[in-house]
Amino acid sequence: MSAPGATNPSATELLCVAMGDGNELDFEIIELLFFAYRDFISDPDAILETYGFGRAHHRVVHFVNREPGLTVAALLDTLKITKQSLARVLKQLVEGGYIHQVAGPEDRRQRKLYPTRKGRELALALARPQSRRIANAFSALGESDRRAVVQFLAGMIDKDATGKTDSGTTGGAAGEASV
Amino acid sequence: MSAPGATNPSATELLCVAMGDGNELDFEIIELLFFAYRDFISDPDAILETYGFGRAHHRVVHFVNREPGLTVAALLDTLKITKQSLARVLKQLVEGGYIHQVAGPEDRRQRKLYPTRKGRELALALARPQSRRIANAFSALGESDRRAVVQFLAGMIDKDATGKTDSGTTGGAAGEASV
DNA sequence: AAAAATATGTCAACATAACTGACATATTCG
DNA sequence: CGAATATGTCAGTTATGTTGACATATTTTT
Repeated sequence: MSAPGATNPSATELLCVAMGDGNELDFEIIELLFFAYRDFISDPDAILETYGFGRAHHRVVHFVNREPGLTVAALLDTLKITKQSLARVLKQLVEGGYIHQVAGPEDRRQRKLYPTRKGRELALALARPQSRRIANAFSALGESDRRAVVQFLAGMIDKDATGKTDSGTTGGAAGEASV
Repeated sequence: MSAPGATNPSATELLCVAMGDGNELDFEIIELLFFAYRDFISDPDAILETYGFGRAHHRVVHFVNREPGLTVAALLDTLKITKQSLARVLKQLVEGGYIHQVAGPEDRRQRKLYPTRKGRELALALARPQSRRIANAFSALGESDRRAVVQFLAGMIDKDATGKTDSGTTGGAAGEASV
């Protein structure tokens, strides 16, 4: 284990005071968001595991159910991932009978995505515990406080409409989030 | 492209109505949390990329700075990941001179983690844009509304102390404390 | 009608960050 | 001493993201 008891070079300047003392930065909210989100996605994660699915499937099934007839391009734009990333999970969901693809009526190049009954049920099953958690967190709050929460969350979201969809070959940044 | 125009079996029952219509589930907050969190972490992500680091490094450097002297076990419990997962990023942070390990004064098996000046600066640089985003979202809210947001986020967090720490072979004792 | 652009799909290779399992080592405790 | 604990590490797997290159169907433009 290479005895790091000796690894304290008195010249290296170790900081022993907690970050946040005398600082203006909002560490409280930063950490609350981290823990809240972590637990928020833990509910559907447990359900997904029984299906052999992951968070990526959750996001796809969620948005397709929220907006049936969504095109692949629109979904890519919402999720901000590459089509290659989407392809893998979408294929599984289509083959598993959760989602169907239908050629666009106007533009037949498009693939419009629709949930099946089974897909709708999965999406609802995943949303239920999350909704329950939200209701629980809301239970102590009044109507005006709840509106404040909505306003706050909306204010945290980037407004710039830098849709990125896909580009030529592909396109991408970096990300992983989760619903 | 295997013309899926014919893949609409009229017996498969596709749902064309958006999930959420006439439903009690709180889809608005579910989606706000998704987008808010995604954008919230996009800020530090961009900075981390210039260091060749990822989100895992962010979390480690953050909590070590927030609680200097944290032991490895405590950090694992906070992050709820395995020691093998932590090992990789912690090693890079130690070798890069962002974090130092010091044998515990009482229990010399422990490795207490301290940020260096460099590590503190990284943590602050990562927290800054997040704090700015929060301040921006808060700017329209009054003191009582801000308290409501804190209360809401806290209410979203699991209170049960079912830590999971490790599993491998080692210290996976039964009962653990929590954050 | 031919050419270009668009929407989608797909193959291949790779990176990150999580996981499990097994084992090593130092230290503390009974 | 021997068991438990705290940490580290090797090896292999999985999930999800990435880039690059190319194929195919369809629509739009010239």
